[in-house]
Amino acid sequence: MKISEVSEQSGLSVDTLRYYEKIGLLPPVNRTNGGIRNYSELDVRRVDFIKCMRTAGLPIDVLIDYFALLEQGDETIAARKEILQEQRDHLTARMAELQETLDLLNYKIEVYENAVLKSEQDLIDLEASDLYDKSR
Amino acid sequence: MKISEVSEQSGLSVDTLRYYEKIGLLPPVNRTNGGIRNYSELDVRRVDFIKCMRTAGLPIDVLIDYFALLEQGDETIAARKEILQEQRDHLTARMAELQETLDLLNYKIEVYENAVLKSEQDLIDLEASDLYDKSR
DNA sequence: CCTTGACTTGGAGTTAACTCCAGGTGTTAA
DNA sequence: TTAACACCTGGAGTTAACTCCAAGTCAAGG
Repeated sequence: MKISEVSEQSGLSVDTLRYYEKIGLLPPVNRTNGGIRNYSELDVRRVDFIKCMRTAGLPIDVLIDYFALLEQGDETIAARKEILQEQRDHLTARMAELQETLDLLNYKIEVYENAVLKSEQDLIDLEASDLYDKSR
Repeated sequence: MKISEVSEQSGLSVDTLRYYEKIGLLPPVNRTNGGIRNYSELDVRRVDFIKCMRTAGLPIDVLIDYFALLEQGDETIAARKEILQEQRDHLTARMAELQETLDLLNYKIEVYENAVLKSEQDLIDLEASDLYDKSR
C-alpha cells in the first residue's frame, strides 16, 4: 500500500506519516526497489491505532514507549497494560472536564435563549405600543 | 485581589494571567497607585470562565471574539449564542471521539487482563508439572 | 523517450499557548 | 531604612506536533 493510500484511508497527511516514521512512532516501512514505501497490513493497522489514540490526545512519546515494549515481547505485557490503564484514567478525567464545560455552555446557551425570547417579546410589546400610539 | 491570589484561586499561573491581558483576552485590569494589578470581582469571574473554557480546549481567539461581542451589548446576543452553540457542538463531537478511544483502550486492557490471567495459569500449570516431575 | 505526477530526503518554518528572563519598582515587616 | 519579597515590563525561548520546501528520483501513459 502506497503512502497516499494509507494517508487517504487513515486521515493522516502524507507528511505526518513520514514524520511518524522519522521519529520512530512507526517502524521503518518496507520499500520497493525504487525506494518507495510499501505499507504492510500490519503497518496500516498500527497507523489506525495511532490515529485513534492521537485523536484523543495521547502524547506521541507515550505511544513510542508502548510500541517499544510491544517489540520486547510477552514479558512486557504488565507494563503495557499499565500504560493503557494510565491513559484510560487520564482520558476519563479529561472527559469529566469536558462534560463540566459542556454543562456550563448549555446553561449559558439556555440563558441566551431566554434572553432572545424576552427581546422578541419586547418587540411584540413594542409593536403593540406602536399600534396603540398609531391608533390614537 | 492581587494577581497571586487570582492565580491561586483559578489555577492559572501568574504569567498566564498577564499573558491573557496582554493579548486582550482579559480587559486591562485596574491598578493600584503603585501600578499593581487589582482584580475586581468581575475580572475574577471572567478568569474562572476562561479557565473552564480553556480546560476544555476552546481556542483563545474564539473567546476573544466572544468577549468582544459581549462588550457591544444586547444587539450581539444572537451572535454570542451562535458562538457558544458552535463550541458546544464541537465539544460534543470531541467527547464522542474520546469515548471511541476510551472504548478501544478498555478493550485492549481487557485483552491484556486475559493475557495476564492466562500466563498466571501457565505458571500454575508449570508448578503443577514441576510437582508432578518432583513426585516421580 | 519523454512528460507528468507521485514519491524521496533533510531540514527549515509554523502554530498555539504558554513560560521564562533580566532588570527594574512597589510593599511590608523588623 | 533596609532586607526580602512580590510585583512590573518587553521580549525572548519553549513545547508538541506537525507542515512545508527545494531539489531530486521513480513510475506509468502516450
